Amino acid sequence: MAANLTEDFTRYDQKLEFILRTAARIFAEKGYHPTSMRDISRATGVSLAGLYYYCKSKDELLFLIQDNCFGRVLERLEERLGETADAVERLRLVIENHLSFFAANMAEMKVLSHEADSLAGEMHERVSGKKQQYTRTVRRILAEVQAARGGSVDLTVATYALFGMMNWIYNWYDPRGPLSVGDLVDNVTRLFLRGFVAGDADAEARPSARTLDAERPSVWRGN
Amino acid sequence: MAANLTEDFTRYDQKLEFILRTAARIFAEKGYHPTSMRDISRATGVSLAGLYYYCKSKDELLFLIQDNCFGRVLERLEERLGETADAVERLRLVIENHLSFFAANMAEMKVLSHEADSLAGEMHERVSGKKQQYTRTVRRILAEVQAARGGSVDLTVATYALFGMMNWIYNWYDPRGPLSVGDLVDNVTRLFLRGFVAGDADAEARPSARTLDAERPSVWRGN
DNA sequence: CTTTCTCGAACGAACGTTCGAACGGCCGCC
DNA sequence: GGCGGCCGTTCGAACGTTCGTTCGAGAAAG
Repeated sequence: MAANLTEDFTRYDQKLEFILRTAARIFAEKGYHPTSMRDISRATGVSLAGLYYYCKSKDELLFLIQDNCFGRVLERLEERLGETADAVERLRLVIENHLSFFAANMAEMKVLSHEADSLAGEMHERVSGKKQQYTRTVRRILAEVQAARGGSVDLTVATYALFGMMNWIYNWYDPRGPLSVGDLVDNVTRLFLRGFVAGDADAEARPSARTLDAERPSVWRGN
Repeated sequence: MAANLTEDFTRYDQKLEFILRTAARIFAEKGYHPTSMRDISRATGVSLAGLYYYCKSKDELLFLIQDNCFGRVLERLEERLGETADAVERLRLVIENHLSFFAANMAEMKVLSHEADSLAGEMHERVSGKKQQYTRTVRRILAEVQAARGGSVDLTVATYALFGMMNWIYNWYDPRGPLSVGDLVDNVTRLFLRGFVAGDADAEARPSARTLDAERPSVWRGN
């Protein structure tokens, strides 16, 4: 019954988490709607009826995946944002947090991005609420950057352009490919930051909070 | 029978186009898979069986929408790219073409972006082929820009970041809202171009094709 | 023995698709 | 001019399948 604890002890919780992880993988592979409960049953080894001991409905399965995933992104972000007050540095943290989490949880994040409108009613409201909170946070940080460094790009366009860049990666990026997560973060940060601020030579600065400027090949990785 | 003419004369072609437009709208609203042929029947006023006089299957309906839409984007782009040989100007044309077409055909373009993997087999290949062609074209232009102006952003990241920015707009942009298409294009162009090229003052230039930016002094250093 | 967990079997609903009959305008033939 | 036949078009009704979900019996665990 201790559902929101980070560590699970009971078999129930472990099995539920396993079902959610598996379901997320299949939802990511073939989409939420084309996936049947029988698909999930087959992939998990749990009988069709047995699934309903762990969730009330297929909708709730999607909700649990999205809500839990979004919650972790937000939690990690708030935590890291406490580290610094510098606007540009905070923006870097946003990008680093989002992309490294995305790369480390590709299936869940694809489901979160691609199936945003597949829920309805109260479940949709809950996830939408978290999304709005996230969007507002990022927008506020962008405003701070603009206040500190100037910039002529519309705030709304910039915010959604950033989300577009970041959320599109499930369409092409392979975390196991030649491009490391660090390089990805580095490039996106440079691309966006330099385009967003007024005009600034130091926009080429290194991405990480505490890395020196040496040309380091991507070693580091979040999470 | 004259299927690939731009102008339709027969009743058949007009009605097929009407069905495709309506289907695209509903696919965009509630997604391809959750939409039933009965939904399309209801929205068009054509009986359920009647729809199958105009298409072989629901899949083909989606294919016709995507293929036709993509074809028009590509056609318009190739046409416009003939206007100039300047790399930066060509990049501007790409962005202008993509976004203005997107804004003018929101439903079709959302279906094209969001339902990219909803087709299989040969139909999927056909659309995928056009997408690859489009991607390669844009990537080549970006490489030209980089060759002319410099820039330190990875070409693959830049290409997909640009597509991410542009294709994400169906998640937030309302063509009838306060932000005009021109402003949108203007902002995205500025944001991306300034972030992508090494460092360049004229990145604030006007969006339209023919601007008189002979050569502005390159004030900001690159790298 | 009680509680927690599991599943085969079945339910009604909705799905994509098909079939054969009917419609309406247009042609040539009486 | 009237008429039978043809062809492009339309649709009500139904087919077989798959869907999400439920139920009650039984196994496992404590």
